[in-house]
Amino acid sequence: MTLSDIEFPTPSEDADCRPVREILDRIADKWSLYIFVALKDGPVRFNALRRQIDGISQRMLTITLRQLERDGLISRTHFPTIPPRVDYELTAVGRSLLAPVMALVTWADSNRDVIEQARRQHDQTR
Amino acid sequence: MTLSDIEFPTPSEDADCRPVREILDRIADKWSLYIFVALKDGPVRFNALRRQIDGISQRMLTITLRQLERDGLISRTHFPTIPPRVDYELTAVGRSLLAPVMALVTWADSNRDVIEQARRQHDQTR
DNA sequence: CCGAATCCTCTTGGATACTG
DNA sequence: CAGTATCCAAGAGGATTCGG
Repeated sequence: MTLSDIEFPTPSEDADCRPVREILDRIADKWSLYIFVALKDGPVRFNALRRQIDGISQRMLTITLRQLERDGLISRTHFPTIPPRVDYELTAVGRSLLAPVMALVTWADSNRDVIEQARRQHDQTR
Repeated sequence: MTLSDIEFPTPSEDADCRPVREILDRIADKWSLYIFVALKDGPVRFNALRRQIDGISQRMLTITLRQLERDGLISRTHFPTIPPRVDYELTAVGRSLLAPVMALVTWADSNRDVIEQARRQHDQTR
């Protein structure tokens, strides 16, 4: 499949399009991207994730991890030690998503100056 | 720059990281992605965009277009005809973002079956 | 046709306190 | 350490109405 095969919604393809939107909406929520990046080098424990992702609350970390687990993108390993330990890790499918995600992150990093300048220019023009 | 150069937040890099997050949050909002895809083949008029992006309200289309314009990712051309006509188009910077975005869309399209199966399996297990 | 403005709803998400 | 439960505020976003 090539990029040009992906056509958004001529009405007839609309039904096919919905699952894709569901997936994109999940990926594009507030925290999923950052969890992905945080897990890119291997398993990470719950509180380590929490420290690594600046500003995320315990609640949202839990919720987002559960959703990603449900989608089969990350796996959860519970060690019944005392104190308990839980590792989160990308699955094979999750790792296959890492390339596009990192491409986005790389783009954002490369273009932040351009964008900030565009904003300043826009704000002072009006 | 390679992918491995992008490290998320060792505390010392935290300040550098914030602009990147701002940009990602913009890209990853509910509608920006779809506007990008809709504009990938050239200029599109306001109401054509509205029809093309299923479910978007006039309000959110306007707001999202304004934000993307402020970031220098799309341009707006107003033809003072009657009735008026306004074309939206990706800028050069915007087009450079198209590749990573389409990679994501392609991934979502290729993996929707896998994800839906993972969801069903997860939901029936518990 | 292309919006701006208002109103109102519902989701998102933070703060806090409590369990195993 | 790794959660769960509850409460509450802020903002996203839809519906509708009006203007150029």
